[in-house]
Amino acid sequence: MERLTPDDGIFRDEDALRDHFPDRILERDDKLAEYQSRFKEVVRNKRPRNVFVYGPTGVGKTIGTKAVFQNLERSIEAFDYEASRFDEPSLRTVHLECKDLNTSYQVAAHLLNRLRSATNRDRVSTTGYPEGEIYRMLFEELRQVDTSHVLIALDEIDNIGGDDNILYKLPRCNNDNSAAYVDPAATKVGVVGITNDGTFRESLDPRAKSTLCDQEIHFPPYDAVELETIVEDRAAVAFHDDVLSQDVVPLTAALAAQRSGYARTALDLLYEAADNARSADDARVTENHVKTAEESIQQGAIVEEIRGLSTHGTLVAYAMLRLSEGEELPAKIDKIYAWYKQFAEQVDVDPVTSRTIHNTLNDLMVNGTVTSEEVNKGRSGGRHYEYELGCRAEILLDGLEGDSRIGPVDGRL
DNA sequence: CTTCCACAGGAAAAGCCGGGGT
DNA sequence: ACCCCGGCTTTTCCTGTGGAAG
Repeated sequence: MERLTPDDGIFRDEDALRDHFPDRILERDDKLAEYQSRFKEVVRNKRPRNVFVYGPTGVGKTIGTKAVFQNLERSIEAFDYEASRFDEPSLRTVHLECKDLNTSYQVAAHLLNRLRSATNRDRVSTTGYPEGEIYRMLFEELRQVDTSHVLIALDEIDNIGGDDNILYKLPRCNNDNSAAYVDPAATKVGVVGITNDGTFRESLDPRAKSTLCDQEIHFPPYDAVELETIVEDRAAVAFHDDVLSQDVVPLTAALAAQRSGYARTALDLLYEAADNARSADDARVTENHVKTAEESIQQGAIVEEIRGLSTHGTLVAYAMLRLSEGEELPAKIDKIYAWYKQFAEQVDVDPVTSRTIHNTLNDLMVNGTVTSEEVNKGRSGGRHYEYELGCRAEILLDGLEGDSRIGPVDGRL
């Protein structure tokens, strides 16, 4: 076996494509300006409003929040309050990841510890207290914080299962009719809720919703032009000079924008393409590398999707595969359904109705596993779809391989 | 221009869990 | 142990659709 060496003609620092760049956020100036403006009360030493931030992963919600908080602190530092009619606020910010905190209780306990860590006072155990006691300690701590303002960002709040207690109590603790009242004269509290689950807001308890979602900021996916700037920026660090062909970055950005609009998608794609180029000992990364990488990523997605399919979905996929082998595609749904039904009976599964299979086929079309074409033969045939395999049969086979559910199937109509 | 094919896909009802509460 | 509720899937029902045939 050949020895590995650290020499690399392509990458200067591939980590630039894999890690976050915490210090840099591009193409979000307008969004961040809008975001920051929601906190203008803070620099005026007034009560902050609560903000609800939503948008898919990897579009800058988390670093954007950190940047906004940081800039608020700087804004306060830079402003000459002595010469103004405003009192100078002081700001404490906490960014809490709720990813592994599954209950309101856990969130409250971790929040309490984060607040205490600055003053190095005793941390509390994150288990064992009565729930009410944890809240009592938390709000007591908030009252005693030595800054005029506390801004709390709860990241990935959709992970807080169970009850919405903390999401109800915390955002309204400055309201004097709140059970857990924190006098704004002592501490003004603002809560930022961050989530990538678009439906989360609707699932909130209406009381929590109205206070937490007082102000909303939506982070949309990046478009191709924005992605190009981001990829360009990272590529300058990640690669040696002149390694990327002219159109590699624009193509990467365009494909990623089409697929998801996430920065992560674009960077992964470029990494994959460049890694392939390196493995093939090519001196430069070309558009072809990008295209090949995109294709293999999409095929991987199809294989993954098929592996994750329900029993019925698997049987439909299998039916499509067999129809394709028999050169019977494209086929109408009736035919696919007939095959599906036969296989289902063979493996002793109750077949679902054709309406459901109709939906299943639509699901398979999202990833391009199958495609369809509208056919209209008027009075002699009507209007319907003809379904065709959207990927090579081997890919389907790959996804179905080893699936015990279709092991015993051996049908032919 | 009207009719009519044959299915697409929306809407609502029905069925089916899983998790709490009692 | 039992039941009830909410959320999700499946079934049932039915209207809408575009172009060829008449």
